[in-house]
Amino acid sequence: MDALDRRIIAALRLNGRATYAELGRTVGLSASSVHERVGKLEAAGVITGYHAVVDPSTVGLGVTALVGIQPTDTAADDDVAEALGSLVEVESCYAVAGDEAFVVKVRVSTVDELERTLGRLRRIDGVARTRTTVVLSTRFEARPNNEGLDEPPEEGA
Amino acid sequence: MDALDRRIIAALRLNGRATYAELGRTVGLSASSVHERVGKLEAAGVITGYHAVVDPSTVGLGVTALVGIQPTDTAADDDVAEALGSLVEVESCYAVAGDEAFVVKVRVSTVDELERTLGRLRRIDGVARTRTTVVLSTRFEARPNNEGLDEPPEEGA
DNA sequence: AGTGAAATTTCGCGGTT
DNA sequence: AACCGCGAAATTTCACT
Repeated sequence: MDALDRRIIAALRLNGRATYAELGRTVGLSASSVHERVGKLEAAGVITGYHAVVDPSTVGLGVTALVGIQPTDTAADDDVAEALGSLVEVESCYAVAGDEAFVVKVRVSTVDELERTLGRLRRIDGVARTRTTVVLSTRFEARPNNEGLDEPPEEGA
Repeated sequence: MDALDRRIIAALRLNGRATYAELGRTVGLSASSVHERVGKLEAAGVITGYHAVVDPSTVGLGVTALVGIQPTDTAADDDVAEALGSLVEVESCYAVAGDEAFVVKVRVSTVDELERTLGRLRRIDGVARTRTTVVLSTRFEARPNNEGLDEPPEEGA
């Protein structure tokens, strides 16, 4: 992984549909070289996928909440995590330090639906209590933290 | 927005680099129709972008934390949010209900760097206190919640 | 890493229902 | 309105140097 790879990654984080030709122009490489590098980055597990991002409110998911999951004394973390994963409303799941086992991000259509989802969460075996933080607005999300890899390409060659 | 649009969106959430031809085969439409629909979805702000997802640990960002931001009495939320956004380590920022104004997700290389980042957060004007939850493992993240739009295409035509 | 070439895709446009 | 086919330009994706 060199500086060129990092520049390619940065560009693909900004625009996941950038063409190889376009990326090549950005970093100063031929399309086929970019193609090869990207293939290696994917194979190495550096790039794990490409996803369209959808405005949740436009698809009827206007309510977001962060929910801390307090486990019972006897809970098996992996089983709880799996059960959390089986709920489509649970978008992300982090195992955390502290007296909560997990923090999950939940996305639903209405507060009514949020209430129902919290019920489902509490009914999971191994879940003792939930602590819900309602999101009022998402200021920014999943922002690419491009560790200073945004210098323009060289020209002299 | 009809069922076809939702199917296209679902497919693009799974694979943001799917070609229009491929999407057309998936949903049973011509490439040009898909092209037109996707263009409209983008223009309507339903699809807000396409991003490559990178395994953070492979790019030296192995430490994740969720940080609650307690504001001072006189804090201006928008100013605080903007200041949070100026830190590259802050990947997401949610304004929340409760006695914390924001919850942010922070991604850094080491716990040392986390400590420095928390210092930067506390030094922001309008920030009274921070409450940090260290992420031990990410079980899943940014999972596409495809509201049951995954039926296969029809064949009889 | 680059070149070259064939297969594929993009994307605007006209025509159809 | 939405869909499709057409076709030129661009891109992808190889094998090869």
